[in-house]
Amino acid sequence: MKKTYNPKNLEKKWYRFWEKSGFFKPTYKSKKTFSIMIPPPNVTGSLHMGHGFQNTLMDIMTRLKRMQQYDVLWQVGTDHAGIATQLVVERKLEGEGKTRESLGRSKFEKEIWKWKKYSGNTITKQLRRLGSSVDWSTEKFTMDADFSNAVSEVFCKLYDEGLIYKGYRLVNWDPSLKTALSDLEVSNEEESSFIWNIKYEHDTGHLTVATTRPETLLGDMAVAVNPKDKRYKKLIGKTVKLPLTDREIPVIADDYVDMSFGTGCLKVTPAHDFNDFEIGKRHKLEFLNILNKDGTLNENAPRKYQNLKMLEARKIIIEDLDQANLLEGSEKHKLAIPRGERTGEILEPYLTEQWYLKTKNLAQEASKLVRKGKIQFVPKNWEKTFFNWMKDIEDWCISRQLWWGHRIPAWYDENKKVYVGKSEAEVRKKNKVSGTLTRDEDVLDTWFSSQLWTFATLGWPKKTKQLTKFHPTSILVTGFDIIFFWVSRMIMISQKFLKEPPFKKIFIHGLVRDSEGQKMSKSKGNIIDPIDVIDGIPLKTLIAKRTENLIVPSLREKIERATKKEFPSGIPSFGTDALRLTFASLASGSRDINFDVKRVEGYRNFCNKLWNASRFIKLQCKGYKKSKKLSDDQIDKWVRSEFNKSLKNYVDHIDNSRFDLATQVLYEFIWEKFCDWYIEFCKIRLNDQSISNTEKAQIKNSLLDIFEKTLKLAHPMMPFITEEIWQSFKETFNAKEKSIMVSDFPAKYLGVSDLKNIESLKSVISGIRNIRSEMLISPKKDITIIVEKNKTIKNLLERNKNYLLNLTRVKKIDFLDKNIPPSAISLVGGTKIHIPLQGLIDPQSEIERNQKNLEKFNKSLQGLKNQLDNKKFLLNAPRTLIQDRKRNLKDITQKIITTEKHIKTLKKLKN
RNA sequence: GGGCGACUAACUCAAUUGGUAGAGUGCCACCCUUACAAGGUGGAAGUUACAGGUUCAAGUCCUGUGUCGCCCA
Repeated sequence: MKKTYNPKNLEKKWYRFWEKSGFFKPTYKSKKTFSIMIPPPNVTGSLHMGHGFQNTLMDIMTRLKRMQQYDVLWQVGTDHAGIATQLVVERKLEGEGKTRESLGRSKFEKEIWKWKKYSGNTITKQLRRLGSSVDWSTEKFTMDADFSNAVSEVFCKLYDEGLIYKGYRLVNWDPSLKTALSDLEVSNEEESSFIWNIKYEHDTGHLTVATTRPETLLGDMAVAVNPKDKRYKKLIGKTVKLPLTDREIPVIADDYVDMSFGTGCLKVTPAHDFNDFEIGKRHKLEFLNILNKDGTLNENAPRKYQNLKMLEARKIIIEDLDQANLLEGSEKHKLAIPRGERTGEILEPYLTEQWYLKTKNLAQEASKLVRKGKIQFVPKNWEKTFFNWMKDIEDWCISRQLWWGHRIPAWYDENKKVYVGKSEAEVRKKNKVSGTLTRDEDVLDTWFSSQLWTFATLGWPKKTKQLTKFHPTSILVTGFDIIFFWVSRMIMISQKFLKEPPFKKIFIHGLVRDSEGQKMSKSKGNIIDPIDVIDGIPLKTLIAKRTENLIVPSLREKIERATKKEFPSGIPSFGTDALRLTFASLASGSRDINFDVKRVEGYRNFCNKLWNASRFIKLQCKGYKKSKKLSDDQIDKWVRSEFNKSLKNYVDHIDNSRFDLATQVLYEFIWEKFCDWYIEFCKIRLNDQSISNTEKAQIKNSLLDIFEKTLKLAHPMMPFITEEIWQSFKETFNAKEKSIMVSDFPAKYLGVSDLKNIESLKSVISGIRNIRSEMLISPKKDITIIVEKNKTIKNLLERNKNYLLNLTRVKKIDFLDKNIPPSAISLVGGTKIHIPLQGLIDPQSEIERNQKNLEKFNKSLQGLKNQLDNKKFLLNAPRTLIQDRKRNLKDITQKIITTEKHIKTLKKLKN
């Protein structure tokens, strides 16, 4: 074994071994089940820190449950991600001088499949690097035939029930993609612009209309004022001349108008503004569409402006208004601009016919599930976000004018009559149609299909054994950013079609940000690729990676500087296990996760610690094979009792999704209990000539036994290193299983109780070490200690003399009551441990050390006194607490007396 | 405008139903002791953003203020 742990190579090796051996598949042997669905990543995407984080947590649970003999399914797969994928392929075609229109729909679809095949497995390959123990044999893609079938099934049933309908109304339109988007795909960001005051003339003068979108005036159908507004009362019912056109439009009264905003006159453009649309409906105005699908002005605009983009038109219209003396000026104004989430394009409210899903009732049912506790949010406060969204939910626009996705299963005859069914044949048969049928051109919103993820992956609508066994799934792990998009829709649709929740628990985790809390993004140049943390990356490559294909090239220098500062020598290779531990340690339930590479280093060191512990054990147990008889020495009992405590806490924390606490428990057990003390104790015993070989064999058995259990304990968190070590110990452990990952999770040790005497022994050792270190006694120097005649301590120390000698270099222990020479002292419980000064220690520094301690003692004494002198405290506080405090008071008082006396003696000695 | 969250050691984060603040990294001192210098031993470091309140007791509960962030309109 190498002196330092080197994860390279061995990780891939073990992953291949697990996968080939079929360990990731469910066994169908156990009644206890655990199932979890991967939130399907975008098929052409690549792994980012969020994925790494999320999959680590899922893998920890999955591996633990598997070892606890649950029948485990971790369903894996990818999402076709309509818009994102189409965009990528269009951009690629653009490079070849082609467009999707020039190719035509079917060729374009082929291009996407080609692309999917080429790049689509990047992310699944990367998942393997994380160690994710997903069942690859049932991998799903949302565009797979059976999945598509499930999508159609759902669509048709919802349509038949009248929950899906076609509606002609305003949608959020992305002119660059030429598709409708749902409300959720719109991001409103405040941007600075202007507000323009425009004159609308009438017989006796003019009105002034304030608007942020002057170009839409071409579609104005009225000017609205508040009926209470005295300024305009006379004009209601009259008409005004619409500037730049030859149209006259009415002045109408509507309560919606805010008298105090602008001039109190509102131009009404029913076909291009959501509020105006409502006003238009109320006043039966015409809906004049002035836009083409690509966002340019259409034939309903005056010829001059036709085919101009909105922003170009705005410029010219402002000029023209100014020329015509119809512009009364403008002022700066901040307003929310709706932009497409994916494209960043300004969205236009646009009148089209789309498919909608009625959501009110579905949402109510879904809320009920959560309210009843059938689904549990962790942390609980996310329920609130969920309920708010469910309360205000609007019908969902599910059609998209894209070429990549599930084609809507609807056909039209020559009279545009619509028929919905799973196939053309079915439609014809059911409706007895024989003429020409044309299929709907549109596809479904990606989330419409991914909402079926928990059950369509299991074979629904067929009643498969997977479905019966693994649905509802045990837990969903996902980020809060898609509670609306995905989580709530899964709940609605699963309840609707399966009459059960899609999952029993939902763990909402935070967003992974950089160490300064900034969102990781290409443009900020602060992205960390999890694979780079695993494998390491030189500074040069990292900078190159972060600055290639920048949209704003001027950022290059800034990014380069920041990267150099944060990673002066790149990122070293830390290995997967270290990264996983880091992710786990950050999973505390907070909503921002600031990822600091420094923490990975700490866990890399931890891996190395475990590695070296195993090297030590290997050295000791060379050629040895474990047998059953364990040593029942107090040391062994002590470590078993520590193990039991850690085991329980660890499992509890994982079950409660507190991976951070679980990590800490594991870390502390391995490092502080197992390595710092137990191994040290074992080392001394195994080197002790006075201990018989039979006894040593039992010690080895104990050591090996707890070591194997410890590896198993750690396996869910750090699968690779534990497998590597376990395999190399397989013979020594006398283990039968093929892999640690399919072995039994350890049960607690029986017949161990808390062992206080070992804690006392540790205190004596620490006390002596403290004096040695503070008094600058060379570690090589042998010392003598003197202990007062106290039976318990005497027994303890006599029995463990060997440990003292080795761990503190105490050569000799004297037990005396009188004639103790001037010494430095350490207080263990009520007993003083003396280290004679003679030639070793300067009395003055011993005085100072004790004065420092005294200060601390006095401080806590004061606190305790304050409490115990307070009658109300004695009256109200729990009795155990009072007893605790009283004991503390007694102890501390004793310590103070002893220390003061000690200082006095030393001072006398000095004089 | 409505809602949610964060603020704890220099940095990244913890702190169970309120019971007197802990890790890792970094820092200081000593030590290359044959598992481990990616290490050992010991140590320093906090007015828990601020101001009030409730309570015997507040990082934790309540009210307000500040700073930062997110979501919705």
